[in-house]
Amino acid sequence: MLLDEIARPDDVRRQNRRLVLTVLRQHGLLSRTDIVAQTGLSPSTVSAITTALISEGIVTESRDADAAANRRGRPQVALTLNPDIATIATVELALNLVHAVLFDYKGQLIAEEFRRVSTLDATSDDLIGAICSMLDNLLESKTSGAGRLMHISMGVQGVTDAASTTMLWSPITPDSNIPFGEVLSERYDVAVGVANDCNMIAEALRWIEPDRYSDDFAAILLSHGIGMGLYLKGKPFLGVHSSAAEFGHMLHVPDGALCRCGRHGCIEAYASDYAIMRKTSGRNPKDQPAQDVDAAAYEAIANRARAEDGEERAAFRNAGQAIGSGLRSLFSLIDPVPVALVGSGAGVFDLIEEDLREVVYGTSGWGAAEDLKIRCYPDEHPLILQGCMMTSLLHLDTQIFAPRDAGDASLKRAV
Amino acid sequence: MLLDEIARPDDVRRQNRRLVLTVLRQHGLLSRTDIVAQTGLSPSTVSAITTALISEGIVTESRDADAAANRRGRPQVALTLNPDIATIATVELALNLVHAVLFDYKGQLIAEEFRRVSTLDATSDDLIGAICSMLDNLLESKTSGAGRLMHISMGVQGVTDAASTTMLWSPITPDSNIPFGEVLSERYDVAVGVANDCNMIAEALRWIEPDRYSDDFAAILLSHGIGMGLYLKGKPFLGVHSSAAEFGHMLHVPDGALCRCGRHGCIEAYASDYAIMRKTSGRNPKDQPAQDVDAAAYEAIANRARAEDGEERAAFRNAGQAIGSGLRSLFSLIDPVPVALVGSGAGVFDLIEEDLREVVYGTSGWGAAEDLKIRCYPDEHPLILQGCMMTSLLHLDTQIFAPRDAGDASLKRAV
DNA sequence: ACTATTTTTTTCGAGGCTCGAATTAAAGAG
DNA sequence: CTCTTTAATTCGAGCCTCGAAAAAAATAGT
Repeated sequence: MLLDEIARPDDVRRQNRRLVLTVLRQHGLLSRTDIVAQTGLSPSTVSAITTALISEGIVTESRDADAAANRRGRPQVALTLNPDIATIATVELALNLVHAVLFDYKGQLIAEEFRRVSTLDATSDDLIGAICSMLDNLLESKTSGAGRLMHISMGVQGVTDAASTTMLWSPITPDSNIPFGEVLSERYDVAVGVANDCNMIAEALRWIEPDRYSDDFAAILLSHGIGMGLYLKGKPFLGVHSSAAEFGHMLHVPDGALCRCGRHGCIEAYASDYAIMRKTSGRNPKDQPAQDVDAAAYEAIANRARAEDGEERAAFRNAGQAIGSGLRSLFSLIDPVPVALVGSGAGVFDLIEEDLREVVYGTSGWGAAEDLKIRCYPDEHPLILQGCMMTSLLHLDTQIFAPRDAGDASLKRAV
Repeated sequence: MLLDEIARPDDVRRQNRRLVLTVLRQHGLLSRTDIVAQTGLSPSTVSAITTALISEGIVTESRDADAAANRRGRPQVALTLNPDIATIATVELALNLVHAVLFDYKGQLIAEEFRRVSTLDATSDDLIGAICSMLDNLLESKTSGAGRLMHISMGVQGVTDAASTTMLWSPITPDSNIPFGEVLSERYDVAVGVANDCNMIAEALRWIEPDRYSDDFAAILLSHGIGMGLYLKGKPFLGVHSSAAEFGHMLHVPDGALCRCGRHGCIEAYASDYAIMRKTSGRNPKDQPAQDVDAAAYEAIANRARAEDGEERAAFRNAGQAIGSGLRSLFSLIDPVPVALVGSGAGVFDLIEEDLREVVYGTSGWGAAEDLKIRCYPDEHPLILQGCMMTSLLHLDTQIFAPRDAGDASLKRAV
């Protein structure tokens, strides 16, 4: 509820419905009494809300799993989200790879497809065509019992707009301003969200390790590019026009190494895989970097850096300094928060950690180096997938509540 | 209303009361019909809310100023905030200066006092003593007709905690962790907010130039230190633990010049007045900088920089680069926003502008230099004052609504 | 001077919502 | 087969907003 917005009596019901759905999604299986305890709502209200949700098919009574049997009084009847009320789709768009998955409303995988696409020379129509054909396949294979498609969540490696409809720019494909949101929304008649993959990673981490990543934390993706997903006060932090906190393009060295974005001195120009490759191949830091980096070659360089103190090790140390410099500035703005390092760069954390910490905390003052909480997740793909899924499901949870009378069938195209 | 919080029917009334008070504060004088138009509430609701507000003394009918007389039907009766329902106090704490002011609920000045205090060698008790004695004086001088003191807003040059009760650290005084909020709250039995002066400046700018500074903008204070007040999506951006976006302590040069905060390479260590003085006096960048800079000496250096291309001009160019480097990184995180430059540094903008713009936009790529909207406000004090005042008044507007039945008298100590 | 017109504001009933208290439902315990 | 215990629903009171109708307070016209 925004500060200068008008409130109506039924907004109250909407908010409380959302609350019930939220705890139901968090805990999976909950009796009405449990919901009362979790939410603080009165039993009467919970009763009213759950009967409505059940009659709309959003929630079902799951009497079978009566685990808590042998107790005295009337047994609780467990409620759960009805998996068959809706289907959602996720699409991950990465370098040379498209991954599309269908999930039910409880977040269980229905079907998936991987497809290799040469994204570097794919037009926007190629990409859209590939995505649509994959989604068509999946939707066709789906058994008829499942719910209808109600949301699509895309996680792309690139910059998206704040409205989450368009991919403004991406390193993995030449075209820019690709309106994935509009196209898919038109074709499948559902709401679509297009987000940066780092934001999806952050969303996933919240669900995987809620204790560590709750209200305030940062997920930094170190792979072909460098991005960041940031949560502040429990909400994703989005830019004003574009969607992402472009950590990789904070300034590290004025007029420094050439970045893929066309500017000079970005963190990414020192810490991404292409930056490492450029440096260790003895080329000029202002040379155009490679567009695609071979994972095996990168790993070989990392191993050489581990083996001996040569230019390879120096390159990784530079990367650590660049990331540390960015973190130091970031923490000046928002105070230190837990950091998750994700992607191939997380696999070489041993090579960058020391320099990174030294730059973040300098040699004196303001907090000790051990305050910096970092955890590494070398494989980003499962996180992106789960983040997309949760984004879609949460969208449904906070969208279905709206038309209390008309039931489930009404869905807005708006994202 | 937070996402996972329970909603009750009377929350609706609270929200709508707040809405009415907000438009009333924005427009000053409004009939009930005007309020209907401004808020979108129904006439019945506006009537209910306004009669309640009037009966509680928060709003009054101002029949005298019937400017819109000669019209056909029943004349509108203008409503306005009742200035006498409350008094608020502001305290600005700056280097060697304390400024305390009393305002009424409409924001009209009642009384004020300036006092010179040697803050650099004042203990926390000295500061608290000075502030309390000034407030006591002002409250005593106040005519008995005015309302009782209901909020105090402090704007301090220093870092405050996120709860706005404590000044964690400040360059202008040796003591740290001074609990101004608790002490004043205890002594005067009112809610107290302690905030960084930059946030107050930002708040003031929103009211002075709402067209330019609305949802997203940054106010950067360049004086003895460098701070920033940032608004994103219409809300002040606060850190997680401390209150401010510490723009001045973003990293400019790793292991660079010594900053007053004890670390090395902060933007402030290149762009603040003490940094300019240190540089132009030929001292080592890692020397401890001066604690207090004479305004006349600073101005003299600026004039020498304007006159000839020597080390003075170079110092200001370095400052421009440092600020530009910070802006470039900031804009990577949040997209470019309008910037207000405030304080003594804004008076020498001619000396730093060129380098600043060049660093922000590099020599190529991503947007042109003219996109960067900067306006200068050399005198920060009126802005800090107005910001404190508005902060207090808005606090009342969104606090008084709560106890709908008990009327005006109930006030919570919580900030 | 008096009625008609116009505009503002209030009043009143309908329809939501939450909540507490009482009631009904559905088990195990004795 | 009754008693006890716990879960869930029902019902009335008290909020809230809103639309329609009524009341209030002025000007315009004859």
